[in-house]
Order: sequence, then C-alpha cells, then structure tokens
Amino acid sequence: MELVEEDRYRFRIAREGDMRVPGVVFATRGLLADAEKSLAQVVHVATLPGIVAASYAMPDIHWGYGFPIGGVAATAVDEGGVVSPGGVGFDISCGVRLLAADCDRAELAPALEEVMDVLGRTVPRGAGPGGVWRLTGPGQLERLLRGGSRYAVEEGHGEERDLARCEDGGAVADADAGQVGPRARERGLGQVGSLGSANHFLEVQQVAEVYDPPAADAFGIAAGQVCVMIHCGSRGLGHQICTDHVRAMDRAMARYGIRVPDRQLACTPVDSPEGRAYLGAMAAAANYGRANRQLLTDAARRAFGRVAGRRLSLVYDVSHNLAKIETHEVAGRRRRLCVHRKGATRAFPPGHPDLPEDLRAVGQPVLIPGTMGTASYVLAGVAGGGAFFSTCHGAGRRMSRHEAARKVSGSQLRARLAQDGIAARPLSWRGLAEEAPEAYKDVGEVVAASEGAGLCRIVARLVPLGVVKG
DNA sequence: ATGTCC
Repeated sequence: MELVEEDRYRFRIAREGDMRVPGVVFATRGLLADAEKSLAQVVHVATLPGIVAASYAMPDIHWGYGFPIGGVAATAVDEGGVVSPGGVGFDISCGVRLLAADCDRAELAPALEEVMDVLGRTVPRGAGPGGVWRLTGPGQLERLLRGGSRYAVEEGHGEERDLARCEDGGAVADADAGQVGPRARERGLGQVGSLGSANHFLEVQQVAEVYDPPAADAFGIAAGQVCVMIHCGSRGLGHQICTDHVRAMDRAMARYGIRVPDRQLACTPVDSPEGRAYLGAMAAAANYGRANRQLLTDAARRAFGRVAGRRLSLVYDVSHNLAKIETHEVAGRRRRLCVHRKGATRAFPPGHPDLPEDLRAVGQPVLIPGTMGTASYVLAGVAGGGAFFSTCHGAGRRMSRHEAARKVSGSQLRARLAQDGIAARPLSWRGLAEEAPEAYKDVGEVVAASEGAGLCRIVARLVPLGVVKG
C-alpha cells in the first residue's frame, strides 16, 4: 500500500477499490514502522457505508479488532451511515480520569509508601469479579446504567463539582439499559468500581513539566503537584455488550445489503433497529465506565485522606473508546455524524459550547496514559483539530504481551522502578512484565506527533511516583 | 480489553 507523505506528520492513502474515502494517517515515519496490518485496517474502514471525509488514524495506531486502535471514522447518520461495534472496541468507554492533590511531591513523600500500600489493598483489580460497590439488585444497576458518575455522586461517592469535569457531565441521556443483555448485566453486577487488568492502572503521579501555563492553570495543575491518574473501562459488561451486538449485526448486515472486507467490521445503519440497539447499550456501558471511575476516585480519595490528610479534586474524565452522534461541517455542509473513536480521544477546541465554562477559553483537557516507568501527558484540544476534534490516546504497544513477558522479569522490573522512585503494587509479576515501559512506544514521540499534526497541544508531562496494576 | 474458548 502506498503511503503518500503530505507533510511531516500527515500521510495519505489514496482511494482505490472499494474505498469510499481516502485514508489519512497522522504520524511520523518512525511511528509507522511495522504498521502494515493496522494501515490495512484503515483501508478496510474506508469502505464502510456512509463514511465521510476520511478513515483517520492517530499517531499511536496499532492493530485492533476490525478497526485499528487509534482509528477515527465518522459516518453520515442521515445518508445510510453505519455504526460498528468494532469502531468502539471491546472495552466500551475505556478512559482516563485525572485528579489533582492539594500537595506537591515533597509534601507527600513521607506518606507515599503507605498511601500505595492502602491503595494496593483497597483498589479492586485483576480479571474477574470484585469491585468497590456491591449492587443490591437489578434496580440499582439500572439506575447506574442511566446515571453514570451522576448516580455514583448521588449515592454519596463524590462531589457535585466532579460532574462538571466529566465528559457529558458524567452521564449520557441516550443510554438504553433495555439493550444490555442478561449476561452483560450479570457480569457487570459484581465489577462496579474495579480497575480490571492489562493496561489499566491507578497511578500516583507528579507534574514534571508544564508547557502551557495558562492551560495548566485553568485545568488546576502546576509543576511539582501530585496527581492521581485512573485508566479503566467498563469491564465485563462492556465486553459482553460488544460481543452480543457484533453477533447481532453480523447476522443482520446482509439484510441491509452491506458487505465488509472483514467480518470484524460488522455494522448496520445507525438508523436501524440493530444500530439503535447497539448505541443504546453502548451508552449504558459508557455510563457504567464513568461510574466505575467515579467509585475508584472515591477509593483514592479515602486513601489519600486517611493516610496523608490530602484532598483530590477532579481535573477531567474522558473516554477514548466511544461512538457519538455529533454535528460537524463536512465539505461546507453541517451534517449529523456518528463519530467512532477507538483508541482516540475527543479533543474539543477552545470555545466549544459543550465544555464547562471555566475550561472553555483553553479547550478540552485530554488525558494520555503513558507507561509506569516513563510519563503520561495532559493535552488540550485545538481549533481546526483535523479528525473531528480527536487526538491520540496513549503510547501504543511496541511488543506483544507474550514478547514482553518473555523478555522482562516482573520482579526485576519492580526493583528497577523502585530504584527510580516509583512504588509499584502489582497483582502479578506476569501482568507487570507485560506492561513494562520498553513494551511501549515513546509516548513523548506520540504526543509530539499529535501536536505537530495539529490535533492538540501539549500542556503538561506527568511522571509516575506509584502504580497500582491489575 | 476479556470469567484471555460456551
């Protein structure tokens, strides 16, 4: 496949064959080494009915189920555009929340090990059931699927101010719990308020460097400040919803005359019973993911309060695995689009009406989880953001889990992190090894390419002080 | 990502 370099950070895959739009890849040549399989997925996505503008890829693109991770695709709702669960991913509403503590690193230092011990004991994690909340019955799950973070706050697990700093105010209204199947419910009941495993984490971090002081100031973070970053999703509930609706769409697709180059791209029109059912269930899972992060926030606040007498205030909460109905101008026309972001973060520009008032002047905070040994970033949305106001979501893997586990010893990694002043609380050595910093690309390179491509601007770099891993 | 294969 030919990748035409349009400028240093933007490449084009010309339209050919069944492609309805070209591919546009924001990256550097270096970041695209070994990206052949995921670029083929960019081409596959370009064939979807109703897709507009381009099949986009972010600088942290890598291979995923059907769509690439780091993919953005918008379809025109009123022109037969489709929705595809593969364009959201299995971990619906996986996302990141950043909390800022009322202290700097030196002030927390004497209490850090104990804070990490308490977090290690009180943050539920790992595969399978177990969470902060034990739901009392189906009615409570129903309210949670509709109310998201808002419901968790109503039940006493947070502050009203938290909701203003959550994407969509902590919950979307179009959740349809009736489209969440019995198995998804069953899996979700016992996992509310848990990290999960793999790349999910809770980290205590320090703001190492501020690049955009006015934006950092508006976000409520400053150099040296201690932060807590939570990266998790909708656990088994989201996974089961994806499984159920992929199956339903796979069966229904032919009735709509839709053919896709890869069965993993199963889709139906947004405006079809199957499309609406998926989007309703997906929104419910999105609310579940938000409640999940709200409850983990509560657990982190309790640990910080009890051990160190410190408070945590919410900077922002944003997902990087969602599809949303948004209105954008395409080719001079305002159109209602279904924007799929999979491993891509929404990044609203300054002035956007959906941003809370105190952030509107600087743009939406974008939270980029890096690795436990290097850094994470806070970015901000910019005007003109070239892919329906989307940017990267993380470092992107360089090694497979298998390769990382083979090359890295978990116990040696923990010792190495400790030498660097990072207190790790892993659940298993294997899990830690799979997430070793060297298993990932350089997150600094990813965010630099994202900024260079005009998708966002870099606000601050955060470095880990302690990590709780599933 | 995921009760890592109903």
